[in-house]
Amino acid sequence: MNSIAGTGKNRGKTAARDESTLRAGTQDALRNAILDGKFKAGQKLVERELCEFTGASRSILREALVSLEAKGLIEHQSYRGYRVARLSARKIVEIFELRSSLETQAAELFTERASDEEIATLNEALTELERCLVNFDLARMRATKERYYDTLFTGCRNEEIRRALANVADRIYYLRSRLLLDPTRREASLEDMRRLTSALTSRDRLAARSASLAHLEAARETVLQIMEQDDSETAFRAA
Amino acid sequence: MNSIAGTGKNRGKTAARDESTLRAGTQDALRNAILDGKFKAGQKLVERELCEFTGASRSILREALVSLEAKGLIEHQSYRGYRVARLSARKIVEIFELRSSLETQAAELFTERASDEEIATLNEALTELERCLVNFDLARMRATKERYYDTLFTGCRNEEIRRALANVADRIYYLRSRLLLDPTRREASLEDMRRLTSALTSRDRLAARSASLAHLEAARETVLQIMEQDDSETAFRAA
DNA sequence: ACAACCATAATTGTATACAAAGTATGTATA
DNA sequence: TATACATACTTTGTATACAATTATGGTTGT
Repeated sequence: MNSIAGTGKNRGKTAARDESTLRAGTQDALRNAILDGKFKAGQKLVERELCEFTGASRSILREALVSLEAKGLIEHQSYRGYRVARLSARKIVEIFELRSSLETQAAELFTERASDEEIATLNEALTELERCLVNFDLARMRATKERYYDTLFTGCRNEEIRRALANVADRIYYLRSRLLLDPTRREASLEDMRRLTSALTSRDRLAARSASLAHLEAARETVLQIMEQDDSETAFRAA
Repeated sequence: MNSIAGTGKNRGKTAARDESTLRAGTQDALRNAILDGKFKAGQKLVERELCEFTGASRSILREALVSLEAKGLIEHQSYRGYRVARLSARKIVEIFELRSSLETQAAELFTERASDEEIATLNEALTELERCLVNFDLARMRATKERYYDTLFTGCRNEEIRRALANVADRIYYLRSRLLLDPTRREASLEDMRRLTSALTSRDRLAARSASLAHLEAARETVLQIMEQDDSETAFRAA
């Protein structure tokens, strides 16, 4: 149970990514716990408990918390501590608006700047996605999708856009698994990505833009539907 | 010289904005020091010296540094500490690409969501800007410009976009004063803003988009010219 | 029963000392 | 000149103490 991020003695060896500093490792451990739903949305994060959980001292833990707050993953109130950030429907709309803006831009830039190798990687990832769909390998599907987008955002040669997108991506991460549960949506999403990939491969800027946009709008609609469902079941909302 | 953010005893009284926590105050003091050029780009930031400068303890200082790093204002290397982030020409292009994407989006959303009061505020700010231009009141011009953009980004009703833009805005802050030094650019910029304001006032989405885009492209060109000048004078570049 | 009130516990905010680990620098030696 | 080593300095991490604020739970008066 203890020493998730490694203690002073064996630090950096327990964590998945061999982070160079304990702070980075602690931060990563907390981030993973949140993304995996181990700490639920709205849950209060008590410093003492997190120290036990991560094995880090309070100073380091607090630094990690500050960083996660800056990324919008947790929220802070003076003398009332941190809680896991909650996603309102409104927030989701905002995030999708930001994504619409930046991802389409990224797609456009990709058509002009990506290397042929990157385009090849994109197509390989797509093929793997199709295999995953047939085999119902959802875990691998998610990993592959990440590889796909990672290539896309690298190929657009803009670290700032990549960074801004990474920040919001973390916050809607847990929704992805929900999206993949719907078989209809799964097939539709793949069709969207086929169109996008094809446009990117032929370096057709306008087509890439519209494909990216269509994909995002469909995803947004599905997410909002899921939210509505959840709200009618367990009724907590933070408008 | 000491106690920029206030010490334990008189905290919150020295700082300009009465920040609720010492950390927020310290962070603000450091941010201002960087934006005002007190700490130059690339300069190494030694913890001990910053403690003396801000009057904060190391715990607080380090938390502030973590937060500033997350905002991209400073950079960190393991066991080598923090330095003020450097802006390469490449980075500036990236930032302007991001702004092009998000600010045009914000302008579009503004036309659909802003209140009439916000539109009025925009027009007031514009009028004040014209007065400033005549009176050569550059300090006030900058403040007014901030009010203008603040209203714009509030009116688009998207905190995520606002936040992403705020992050990059800090990093190119010091370039603004440079921009305002060129009288030709000053007049051209104001003309751009007149067009934008007019489009926003009539809630013409497409016109707002193109006006916003034109403004940004002009600004980018000027910034890059300034960068080139600087490079030929004091030659340090971090491609 | 219920509301206001107070004492106490729990939690967060701040400060500081110290140890461990890595980096940078300078010097001696081959 | 170049390499190895010693040294000082910086960063990183821990432990601890105490202050400030909030949360909790019980008591009292009505």
